[in-house]
Amino acid sequence: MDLDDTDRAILRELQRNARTPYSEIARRIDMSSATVHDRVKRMEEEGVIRGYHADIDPTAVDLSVEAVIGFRIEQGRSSETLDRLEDLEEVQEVLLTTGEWDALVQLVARDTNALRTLMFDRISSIEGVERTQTMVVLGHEYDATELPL
Amino acid sequence: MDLDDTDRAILRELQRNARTPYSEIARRIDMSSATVHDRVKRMEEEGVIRGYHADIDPTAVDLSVEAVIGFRIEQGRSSETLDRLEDLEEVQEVLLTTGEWDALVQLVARDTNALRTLMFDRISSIEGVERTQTMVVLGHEYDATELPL
DNA sequence: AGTGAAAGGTTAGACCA
DNA sequence: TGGTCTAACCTTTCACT
Repeated sequence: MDLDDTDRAILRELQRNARTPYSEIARRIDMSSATVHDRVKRMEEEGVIRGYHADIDPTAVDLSVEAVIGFRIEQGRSSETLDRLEDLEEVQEVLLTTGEWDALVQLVARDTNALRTLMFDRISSIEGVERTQTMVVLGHEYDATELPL
Repeated sequence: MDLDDTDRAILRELQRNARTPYSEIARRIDMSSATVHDRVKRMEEEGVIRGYHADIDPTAVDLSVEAVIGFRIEQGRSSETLDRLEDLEEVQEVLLTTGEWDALVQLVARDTNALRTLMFDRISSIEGVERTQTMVVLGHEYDATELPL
């Protein structure tokens, strides 16, 4: 599962544009496309490449509100409580963190009204939540689409 | 720029797997591949589809530490200050938020030592930062790869 | 807006060095 | 590992609906 420079070069191309043909990647890194193909398959099997996803503008699909919610969760119930959160389709990411919050949850919603319903009806009824703080996202100042390789 | 059900069906497929052949998508949604092609191109041009990215496991590329840092920034200097943050290649996302922090910054680092250097040498020297709080990410409890369409 | 067909390009698998 | 070959498949364009 150790990656060499060729592997990293392939990953760089697929991070930039996951639909780049292997033949094109092969040209750029000066290898045969069979080699690119083999290495991609290997990295997929090893779990280095977890998938390929289209990056969709949320506002284009009527998801214009975003928020990050900090959660303080009662001792010893974090797994049940977090499971409830993951069930919500609006939830995009649940991070376990050190510091002020036990978990940071990033989510999207149709509008502020939908966010309100989500917070007051569907999240507030989850057991084991001690305290939350909602930070509404005013904008994405920067979004990396690639890890530094 | 209004999307119909066919557009959304295509987006769903490309979110799940951005390398799915158009011909395969066409089969699934019962349209010709020429139609899928036309619609994908249209959505790319409209900015609905922002790109296609390989999802790489950070630990596989020696990025084993992750953190979210909350920033309180001095009045009227946010743009210069945020620009400095975006210059750091470890920074993955900069969100402007309401509430306790002006910005939440998500970043990756090789190890805790690299995180320390990043925080104490490269971030602490940025002007306009009033206060920060670092939340180290202990794990990803959940990562959505798709928006709810 | 959607289709079928055709040319050209790409992929995946077997096999070789 | 990396490369070559090849059949099957995919993409893209275009004339037509």
